[in-house]
Parts: sequence; C-alpha cells; structure tokens
Amino acid sequence: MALKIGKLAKLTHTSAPTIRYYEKIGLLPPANRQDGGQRCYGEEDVRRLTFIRRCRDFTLPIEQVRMLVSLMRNGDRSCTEARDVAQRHLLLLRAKLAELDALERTITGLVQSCDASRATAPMHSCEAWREAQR
Amino acid sequence: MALKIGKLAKLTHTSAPTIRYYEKIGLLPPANRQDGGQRCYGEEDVRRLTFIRRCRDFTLPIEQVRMLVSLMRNGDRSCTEARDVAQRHLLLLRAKLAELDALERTITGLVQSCDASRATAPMHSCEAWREAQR
DNA sequence: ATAGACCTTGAAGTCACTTGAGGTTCAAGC
DNA sequence: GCTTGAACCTCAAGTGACTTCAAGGTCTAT
Repeated sequence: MALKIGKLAKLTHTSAPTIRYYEKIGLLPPANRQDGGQRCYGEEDVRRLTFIRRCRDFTLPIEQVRMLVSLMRNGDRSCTEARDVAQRHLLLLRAKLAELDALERTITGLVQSCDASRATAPMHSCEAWREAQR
Repeated sequence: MALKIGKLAKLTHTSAPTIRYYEKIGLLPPANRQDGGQRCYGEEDVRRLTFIRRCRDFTLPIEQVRMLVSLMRNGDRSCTEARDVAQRHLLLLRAKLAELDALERTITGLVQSCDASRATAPMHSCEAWREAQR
C-alpha cells in the first residue's frame, strides 16, 4: 500500500488539510513519514478515517469521536462507556434519517413539479413551492 | 396563533438566539412585534423555519437556503435556478442518506455486540469494535 | 407587587475546519 | 542530468454558523 495524503483524502472523502488538522488535534496519530518528510498511510488509516468521517458527517462532536476512537484502540477498558455514547447517538441518528427523508421527498417533489411546468413558467405557477412550504 | 420566540423555537427544533440570528442576516423577515417589543410569529413562520432548518440539517449553506427561500417568496421569476440548486443537492442528499445508513448499521452492530458481551468484558473481547473499523 | 420566566440588544467566544503565504519534494519528460 | 509542475510541507490567519455573555426590560402567576 503506502498512500500519500492526497490519495488518503480521496479514499475517505476528506481533504489533505483536514487530515493534517485531525493529526494536529490528536484525533489521528502522528503519521509515518517518508525520507522527504511527507506523510504516508496504510489500510488501517483508511478504515479509521472512514469511521471518523462518518461520525463527523453525522455531526458527532470531535470530542466524542475521539473517545470512541481511543476506546477502540486500547482494549483494556470496559466497552460500557462507548456503548452508551453509541446508543445515545443512534437515537439521534434515526431521527435525523427521518428528517432527511422528509427533505428528500420535499425536494424531489419540487424538482418534479418544476420539470413538469417546463422550467420557464413563473414561480407562482410552480405548485412545488407551495408544497414545499407545508 | 401568535407565538413568542421560545415557542417557535420549540416547534421548529431551533433556539431563540438562532431565530434572532436568522432575522439579523435576513434569512427570516423582520418579525412583527407586540406592544412590549417582543417578537410574535404565526403559522407561516413555522412552515418557513421548518423548511430552513431541514435544509440546514442537511448542511445546505445559508446562502443557498436564502436563495431557495427568496425564490419561494417572489413568484415572478422562473424556477429553473431553484430547480438546479435543489437537483444538485438531491444527489448529495442521497449519498448522505446512504452514508448515514452505513453508520447506523455499524453503530447498531456495535451496541448489540457490546450488550451481548455483558458490558463488563474488556474491549479486546468486544467483537463490535473490530467490525466497526472495516 | 414582586419573583421568576422569558424577552431585548450587541459583542465576544467557540467549533471545525479552510485558506493563504512561502517554501520543499517528487515523478515525468526532454 | 535538468527542469517543470503537481503535490507536499508548516504555520498563521480567516470563515461560517452559531452560542454564550452581560446588562437590562417585559410578562404572568401568586
């Protein structure tokens, strides 16, 4: 393997500055370096960063992600604490999925009605907008 | 009707400061005031703020929400522009739904495995963590 | 009429990046 | 071997979207 930062960023849907930022705040461990000083990564890093990004996409705060990740790494503690964090956010996550689903329906309807009215009609004739506001 | 800011905040899952902030940056119109100077709102505001919050939950930037809302209000323009914004974000939204779904499965598995191992076992015996990192 | 919840403004603080400046390393083509 | 250009480096400052604070005014229930 041996990925450079740009490749890792692409694989995990993040950005190079974000990865450096995570390293700086200790969410990722200091990366191994090549001779020239450039960071290089392996598969483990891909898995870990993917997990972190998913948590962040769901707006789990950095401090809680840090806790989950640290508990994942040193296996000498009970997982109760981590389980509780996970459990709490699972409820939130489900609520959020429902909200996003509602938004998806709203916007899908919007787009379809706009298309149906041939895209050149004035807004007030675009039923979708009235719908979207309900 | 006639809601005060706190009630509106509760109904729309926002906060009073957030509502004032939205008014300040022009995302919401200046609110009607009672005698004492306190803001009062109606059903229209509930609908509008709910739509705004859903967009924000999905991290649509304020400027794009502003555009959708403004297009919604003055019906004298073609809806093409709004349709495009909506369409672009619909794709993103679906990708995000898939990601959140993946996270939900990961975390559900995590919680279940933790429960199964009786919550007192050390982390390394908690299969869920290894799973979560895939 | 007075306690306590709820409201007002403006300014400062916070979180999680993101961008910019100015320089170094690396892989490819000549 | 040399050059060119993309991708990398560090450090500091900037940004978006709130959130919190300070210092007060208003409203409702007892």
